Amino acid sequence: MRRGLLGCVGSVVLKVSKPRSRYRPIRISPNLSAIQRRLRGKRVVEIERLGKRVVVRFDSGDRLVLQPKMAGLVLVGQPPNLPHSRLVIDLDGPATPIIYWDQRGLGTVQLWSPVEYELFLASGQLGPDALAVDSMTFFQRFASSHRPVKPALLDQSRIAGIGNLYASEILHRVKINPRVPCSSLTRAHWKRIHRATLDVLLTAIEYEGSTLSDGSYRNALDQPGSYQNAHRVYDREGKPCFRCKNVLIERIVQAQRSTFLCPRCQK
DNA sequence: CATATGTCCTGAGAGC
DNA sequence: TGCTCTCAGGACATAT
Repeated sequence: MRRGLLGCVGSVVLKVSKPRSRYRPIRISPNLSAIQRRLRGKRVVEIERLGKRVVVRFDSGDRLVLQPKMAGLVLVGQPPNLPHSRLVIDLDGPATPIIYWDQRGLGTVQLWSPVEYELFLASGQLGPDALAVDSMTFFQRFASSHRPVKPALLDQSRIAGIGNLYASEILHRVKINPRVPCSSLTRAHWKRIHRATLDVLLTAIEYEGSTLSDGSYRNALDQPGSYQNAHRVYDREGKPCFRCKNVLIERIVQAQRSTFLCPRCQK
């Protein structure tokens, strides 16, 4: 998503609008007119990422923070009146408009002042980014937890950026059972989990994400990603494990979320 | 404090 | 066809 917005850097906001929609409105703060007042005429100076949020920074110092959650997308240069378009930002450059689109409406859009941004960083709601820390940090931030390792990997306040499908993929790569408590894993295990996290996330980013069978995720140009073709366990229930040929991948539920694993190599 | 659970939404697919 | 049920790349508030 961040990469898809890079072409907007340097452009100036002409107009911010909210398409009318038959769906329940998403959470936007402050209200639309305040956002319009603060963004109109401002220049995009940087596109940032904060865990799973995408952040558009303006020359005013304000940041537009998009949190797409399960079914939100950032589109650039697409028709603005698609069903589920939630916010449209017209810019004066070639990469326009920016559209925040959200099928389920679970996502949020916020405009943060520099102070609000600093307060958020200081709040500890978000741990350090998975791609920005070493394996010792993984060890230090997970090993004391008694939770099963897979749900723990999703806890953004420990390490930010690991999502549900990637947690299953990471644990399969390192042959660790998703049910084992974090506290039962050694420093060496956390080294391997850290390594696998980098491998999985960086490759998934390169492949522009995973577009599941429902066509969910799309990039800024509304094109599907291809990391789903590299999944070894996620969404592969009943299919053979690539490592243990005639063993079938299982689906279990942990903390009300699907986990996929090979019952043999992740014993 | 840490961990568990319910909830917010819409839509697709399976099963009857 | 149409109904009901379950599930979905997430993270909050609230309960224990």
